[in-house]
Parts: sequence; structure tokens; C-alpha cells
Amino acid sequence: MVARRRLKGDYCPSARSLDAIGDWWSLLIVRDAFDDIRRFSDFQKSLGIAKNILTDRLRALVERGIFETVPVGEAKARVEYQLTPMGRDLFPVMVALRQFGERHLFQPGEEHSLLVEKETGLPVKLDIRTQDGRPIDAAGTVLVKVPEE
Amino acid sequence: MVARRRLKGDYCPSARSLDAIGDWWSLLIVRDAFDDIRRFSDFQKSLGIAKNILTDRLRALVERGIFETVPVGEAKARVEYQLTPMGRDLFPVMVALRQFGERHLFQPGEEHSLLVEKETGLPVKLDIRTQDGRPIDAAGTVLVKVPEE
DNA sequence: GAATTTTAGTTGCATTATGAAACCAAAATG
DNA sequence: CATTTTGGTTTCATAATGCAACTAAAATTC
Repeated sequence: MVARRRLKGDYCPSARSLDAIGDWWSLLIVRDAFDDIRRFSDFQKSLGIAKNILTDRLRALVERGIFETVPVGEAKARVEYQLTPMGRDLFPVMVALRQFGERHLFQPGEEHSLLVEKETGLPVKLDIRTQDGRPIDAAGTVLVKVPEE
Repeated sequence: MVARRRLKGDYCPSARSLDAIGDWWSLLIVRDAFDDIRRFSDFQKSLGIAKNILTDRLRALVERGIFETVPVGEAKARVEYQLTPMGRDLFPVMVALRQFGERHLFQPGEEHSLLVEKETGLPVKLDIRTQDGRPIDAAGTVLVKVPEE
């Protein structure tokens, strides 16, 4: 691929996020982590990813602070990968992706998974609101630049 | 890269979304589109993407129904790329990515852009709630399988 | 209205990221 | 203590990407 152009310097936060976790596999790994997968072999089985690529992605995600390794059992060499608090903050991204998929990428009646509240079993919803709680869409918003102080 | 494994058959809606738009460039193109970029050359300048790759991505995004081409002027051969209603439904994904980036990928005081409500100039917020409006996080949710009917 | 520039690509080539498979050491299991 | 599982690393072939050069049509300038 030739070293992909980094957008680190970009002042757009979405671009930086994509730089950090916008790789196809990374996001799927994070999705699996929210589904309580923690072991190398389980990620590998779940995703069908090549092991060298999984090694690489996990290392990068740990480096970036999305995952942390925790020793498993009393052994020192064996670890599990779990989301850091920063990693858990990707939850809305996953929910937004899920919601888009549910709405547009399934046939009516087709089998799929659904994210529900534990207690009630009711589906959760995600929405974008103004400070005072009114729902708002893209047309009602605009980007402004916050200068460095 | 060797044909990347498709997850189309996956019943997880997030995986399907990533299959449709989870490519690094595609999401950046969509981000630019929300920033009112519509022309080939403007995408190219904004992203610094190679032109053949941009051609490929735009074609794929049109095929998948995220973008549509609209003829520009009275000419037939020149087109603009604009988000379809389906494409605009990616707004929450972009906002979620943006929110994550703002929170974790900028130094305090560093220059960045901010998404605000047009009328009030106040930042918008995104949150995940239960049906009856209580905020909820990953720990309070669980995935269930909706069988085909 | 002819010349020039811009737009929106296409083509060819070099390089890199990826995937598959083989291999391996340490830990767990029987 | 023999075998299997886990968590990788290495090697190699190939596809995806980026870069630069090229092009035809449209837009603009002179």
C-alpha cells in the first residue's frame, strides 16, 4: 500500500479517530471486545483474521491505549486483551454502526442481533441532541473551528 | 492484500456496516460529504487521496447507495457526488467518531473543529438511551439474536 | 473563437499490506 | 510425562495502494 497518509495533524476529530481505529480489522476487534471476547485465539476464531495481522492489530491497539493486556492466571507470559476506559468510550461508535446496519443492510425479517437493555430487554436507541435535549440532524448543525488558546 | 474476507453473511449489523463503509478512505469521503464537498477534485484535494483510489471508492459508494451522482450544469458527462438519504443516515457514526476523537485524541487547548447547532452555536451531544430515555452504557446492555421469521 | 487551464478521470508501474500456511516455544491438559 | 492448545513468528505469494504520466471533455481566458 505504500505508507498511508496519516491525518494525525488534521484538526478534525473524526479523522483522528479514523487514524486511531479506522482500520477495518481494528473496529471488528473492538466490536468483539464489547461482546466479551478477550483471548487471542477467540478473536482469531471469531473473525477469521490471519494470526500475524491479529498480532499486529492488537499491538497497535494496545499502543494507542484502546486495549490493555492483563496477565491471565499466575503465568506471566499469557495475557488477555481488554478494553481500557478509553476503549470503552468507543461504545457509541459501535452502536451507531450497528444502528445504520440494522436500518439499511438487512432484508426485512432477516436474522440479526439486537442490542437491548439488560434489565428490560428493550432495544437501546442512540440520538443526537442539542444541549437542551431537542433531536437534531446534520442539516441543523455546522462545523466551527476552535482555535488553540 | 488478497481478497479481504467479506463478512456480508454476518448477522451482526456493525460488521455489515463496516463491510459497506468501513474502509478507511470511504469514511473520510463521507465525512467530507457532510462538510458539503461534492466534486471529485475537491475530495481529492481535501484528502490527498490518489485519484485512481478515489475513483474506485466513489464508484463503490455509489453502488452501495451511500452516494448518488447528480449531473452538474447542463452537461451530461460532469457529475457531482452527493449523499443519499441512506448516506445521510451515517451522520450518527460520524458524530460518534468525532466525539471520541475530541475526548481522547487532542491535547487540551489544541486547535480542533467542533460540531454545533446552527441556531444557537452550542455543541451537539450524542448519547445512548433506553426506550424511556435513561442514559445507558455498554455494561447495561446485552446482545440478543433476532431469529428470522 | 482559439488557446489555455481545469476537471475528472485512466493506465502502468513500484511498493507495501495482507493472508495463508508452516513453524515454534510455553503452558495447559490428560 | 506425552499430547494438545495457546499465542504467537516467519516466509512467501498476491492484491491493494500510491505515484506519476497521460487523456478527453468542459470551462475559462485572451
